[in-house]
Amino acid sequence: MNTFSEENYLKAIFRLSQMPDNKKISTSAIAEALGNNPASVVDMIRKLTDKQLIEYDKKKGVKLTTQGQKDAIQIVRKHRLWEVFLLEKLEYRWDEIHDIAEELEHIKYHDLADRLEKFLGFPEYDPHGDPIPKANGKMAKSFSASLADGKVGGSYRVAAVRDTSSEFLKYLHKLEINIGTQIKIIEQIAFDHSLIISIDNGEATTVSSKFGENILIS
Amino acid sequence: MNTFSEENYLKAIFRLSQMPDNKKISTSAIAEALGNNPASVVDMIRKLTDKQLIEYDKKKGVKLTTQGQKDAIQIVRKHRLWEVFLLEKLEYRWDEIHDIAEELEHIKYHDLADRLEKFLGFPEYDPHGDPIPKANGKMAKSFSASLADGKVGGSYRVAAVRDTSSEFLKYLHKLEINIGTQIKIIEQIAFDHSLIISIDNGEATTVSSKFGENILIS
DNA sequence: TTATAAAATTAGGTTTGCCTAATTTTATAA
DNA sequence: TTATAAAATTAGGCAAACCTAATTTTATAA
Ligand SMILES: [Mn+2]
Ligand SMILES: [Mn+2]
Ligand SMILES: [Mn+2]
Ligand SMILES: [Mn+2]
Repeated sequence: MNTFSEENYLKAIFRLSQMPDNKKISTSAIAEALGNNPASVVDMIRKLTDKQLIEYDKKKGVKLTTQGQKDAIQIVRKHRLWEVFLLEKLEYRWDEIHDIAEELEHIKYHDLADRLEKFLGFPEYDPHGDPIPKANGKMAKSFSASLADGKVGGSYRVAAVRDTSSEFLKYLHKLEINIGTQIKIIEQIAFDHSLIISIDNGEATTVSSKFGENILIS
Repeated sequence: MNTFSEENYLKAIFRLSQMPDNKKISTSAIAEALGNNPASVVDMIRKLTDKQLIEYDKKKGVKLTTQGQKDAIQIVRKHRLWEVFLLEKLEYRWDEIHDIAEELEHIKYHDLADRLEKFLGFPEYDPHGDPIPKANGKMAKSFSASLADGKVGGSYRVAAVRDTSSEFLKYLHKLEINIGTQIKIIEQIAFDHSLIISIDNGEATTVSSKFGENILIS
């Protein structure tokens, strides 16, 4: 079994490997993702390599092995299931659940994820719109098109959020944007790509391009 | 905040302090309770003393301070609430829940215990019959009379189990004994205090004195 | 009381997962 | 190409939470 820390590394590496940009997963990228020092990452790369959960090539960076990928997906599965639990059953707000799930995801016990999944009614997506892996590791593809890619005049359904920080989620909360909300792009400012949008047919609101990039649409 | 390990020590000390026998809480008793080496316990006694969570007197042993007691009770509260969740919502058997709760109890987040308690409908007792402390730290008294103290001919309701090991609970499961089961003492064997009992008016079964001591009745 | 056993403590060590500072390697830009 | 910057690694260290082995203290029993 893997330690809490090993699991957090596997999950971070998995997340980086899912990025659309397809950049190599470097020591510094992992350090950045976890808020650790690169020197610490070097230690852990060695450890996970010994455990055959990753492969490391200074040219190509870090890659999960089949086993490493499996392990990572099981943690993601638990993370997302617990998030559903926290939101739907314990009535936490969606900007609060991530941190708690960050701890709950590490709890290991036979069947725990499966029972939780059943109890929650086999949810397909977590509260941030991310697909929940099934017990066999299969998962739907994440949404990847962002509002920033949308056309002026187009109307889109919020399917997921790319950034799950509580700052961003609180901002969405303030704008009354949730998964399922309909957003129409009224105008795009040429200068800085800011978007003027209408939320659920409400009045025009201006948001930054960074904002638009972090809203995923379906 | 306290670490996982500190919390486990606090909980063990709390449990020892609740024992009816009123023995002093010694280094070796704590070591025994946690399965650790006495030398390690000495380290931790020092640490918890520095943190003012316990007081240590080589004559009188370890005692929780007011703060230490408060902290310990909050962990016990979470432990027992999670046990209810695991049994009632995830449908684990009562011999499985303890180990999982042993991990869940350490998860810290604002309101978590309170939300869980509300979600579960404010249960008074955990699945082993132990009282669940309220948010303010108040808790009902534990059951203390055991079946071994019962009279021949008497009929008693199983209120709690003293031993919560999976071995004991599996044995109870096999005998179809649960919280609420009615047990009649048909005879007590003078030789070794074995008990001949009838479970829910079923046929006579013989159990050991050790067994009788671990069934608490109301 | 004194010998013996048990309990507590000390001394020193290990593993895990971090860190800083220094150094080496690799990339990039003039 | 060579200087500079960035990235990766090494070296050494630290705190937490354990451990074993040795020693000291305390209890108990002859
Ligand atoms: Mn985590
Ligand atoms: Mn999520
Ligand atoms: Mn525990
Ligand atoms: Mn219990």
